[in-house]
Amino acid sequence: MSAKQPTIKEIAKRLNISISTVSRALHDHSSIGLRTKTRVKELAKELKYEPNQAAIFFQQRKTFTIGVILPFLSELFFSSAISGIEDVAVKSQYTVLLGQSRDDANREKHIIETMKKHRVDGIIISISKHTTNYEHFNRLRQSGIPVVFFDCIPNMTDIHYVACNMVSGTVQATSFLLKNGHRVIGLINGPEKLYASKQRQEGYQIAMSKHRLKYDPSLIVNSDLTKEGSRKAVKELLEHKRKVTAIVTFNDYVALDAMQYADAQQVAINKDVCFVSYSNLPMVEYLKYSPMASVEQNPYLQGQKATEMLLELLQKKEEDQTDNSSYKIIIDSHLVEYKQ
Amino acid sequence: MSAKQPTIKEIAKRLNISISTVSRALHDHSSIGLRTKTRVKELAKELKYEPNQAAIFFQQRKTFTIGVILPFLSELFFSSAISGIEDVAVKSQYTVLLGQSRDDANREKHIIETMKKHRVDGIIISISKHTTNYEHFNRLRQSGIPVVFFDCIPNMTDIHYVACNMVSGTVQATSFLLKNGHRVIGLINGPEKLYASKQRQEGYQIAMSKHRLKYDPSLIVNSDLTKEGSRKAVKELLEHKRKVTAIVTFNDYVALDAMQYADAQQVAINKDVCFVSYSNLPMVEYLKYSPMASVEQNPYLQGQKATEMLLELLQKKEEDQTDNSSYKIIIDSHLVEYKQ
DNA sequence: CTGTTAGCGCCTTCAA
DNA sequence: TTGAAGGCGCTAACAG
Repeated sequence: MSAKQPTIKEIAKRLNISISTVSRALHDHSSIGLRTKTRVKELAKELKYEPNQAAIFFQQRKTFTIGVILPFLSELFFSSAISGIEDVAVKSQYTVLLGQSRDDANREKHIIETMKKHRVDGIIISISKHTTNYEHFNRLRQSGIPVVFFDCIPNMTDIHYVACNMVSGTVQATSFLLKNGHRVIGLINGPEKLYASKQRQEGYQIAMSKHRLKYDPSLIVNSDLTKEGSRKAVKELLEHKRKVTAIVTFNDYVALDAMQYADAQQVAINKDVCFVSYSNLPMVEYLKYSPMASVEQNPYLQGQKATEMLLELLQKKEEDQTDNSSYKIIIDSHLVEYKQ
Repeated sequence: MSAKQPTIKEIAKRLNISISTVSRALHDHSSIGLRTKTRVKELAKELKYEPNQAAIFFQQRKTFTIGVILPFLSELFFSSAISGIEDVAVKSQYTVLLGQSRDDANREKHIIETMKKHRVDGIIISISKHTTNYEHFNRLRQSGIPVVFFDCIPNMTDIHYVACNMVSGTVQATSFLLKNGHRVIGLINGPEKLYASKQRQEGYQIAMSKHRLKYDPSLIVNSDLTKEGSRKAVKELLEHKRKVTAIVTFNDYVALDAMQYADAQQVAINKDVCFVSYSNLPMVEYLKYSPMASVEQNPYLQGQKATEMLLELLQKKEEDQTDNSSYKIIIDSHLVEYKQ
């Protein structure tokens, strides 16, 4: 069955011309006689010739492949992001090599090794929540593989990244609640170490001080982002000595668990306690309870931007422009209010 | 910055030995002196030598890459499937090259071309709903690239595939409703051409005849799987001259839209009309309305099985076992009943 | 306009 | 135990 693929060598032999002539004819090189060109192209079609990219990649030291490493594909944020990545990549003839870290630092490291072996041209990554050692990223830099971080970004200097400014979104979210008369507002944040958590806290504090309210640290609790963690967190807020009337949650998934728990405690969702969240999940319209508003993080756009940035870096690299500046794109998050 | 990667040639030169000796030393070839071996290995480590897989791939005509083509990553079914695929692939040192067809036949074709160019070792694909021309699959076969279909499978002979037996699940789903006393049961099916639709219809008919009820074709309506299509479909059933008391929907997304429409028409969900569906979405617990039961299709398992099958085919191919049999795995679907 | 040659990095006979 | 040489498929100088 699988007859082995024809090569330009084969074509050359059959046509009694040299290999390079065939190569040039196939590439519409200017200095090739029309006659030979047509003959070559016809035979190529007849033989169903297809250039062996593996050989070309090898020869050109370029694979037209970009590695994409994400924690979980099952989260809509990431599947949207990868759509954006893929769209831009495909348009530029690149392909996407995929890896799921599952928020496991070792797995992440292993994936990076594999991608390095596969000689991907560049990498786009949202790092795992448990990655604390950044050595493998440094090694990537040493091997000259450009990396664009997005979403979850390591605390390193001189890196390229696309991020979403969660501060502005959080200010909007908190202000939204303040404008609606709430004064005691809880924040269910993610793990403390996360930059994303710090940003949310910062936004929260900014909004508070803008409204000349003093910041009460006990109103900020952390969830480990598991169902149980979120339930514990909301419990703490509901039992807070001050009467919490509104809660900002780290993301929609946390919000769902928190609201579910609150509901079970006979708390009237968005009446006794109002919820505002992040992610803007499309499932909202079908949900039993949805937050009153959610901060859109534009994952698709982030994916696009990250890819564009990476492609630009690759371009620069090819042109050998030693450019040591680090690229940053900050996308603004914004609040989306839902109709009740 | 990016100093170019060292090669075995480089190592050989520095050590004043031949390239092949280095190659053998690195591979722990039996006939290499311990001294040279250690020297080579040490220098390799020092230089941070890493074999250039692109070269090896080229040389071995194998990329350790499998192409995975799916309609939408954003559907949980597919993101689960790809998790299964990736898990198995990673364990066998393979990498996943990703492509989203977005249910667009042209895009699908284009992706396949790209993957062929990239010389993927094999392909796993759930074909787009709008793919009617199967020529590109035949061409894949001609180029000797093994393909394993899963989920959405083309109507071709002699293909390898992993599928979910939707007939059994549908029989269970319909029987579940019949046992609960329903007699006039509607089916919102997908596009007629789809094999998945045919299977559902078959299961529906089997269940009916098992219960000695006669089959009424007007109770089966089709949705194009858009929100509008599903709303139209459920409208037709709700206005049916016979009083429809239960509806089986093509999948959970269809169910959501159908239930939403029904609710707006003052129909009491799962009281006036009961819903049963497919997919078993994990979001169920947070939904306003959920079907009473859903047919689990085990996407993760399907992904695993498909990958195992593909790896086996690759193995066979390597060992040059000309085996023309076509592999099929049918996974049983089963009904999951939800607590109300 | 076309052919010749060298080489990308690695593995693998064949010789020594 | 080691070295030399060839070749995977293709591109790109360098010659004609």
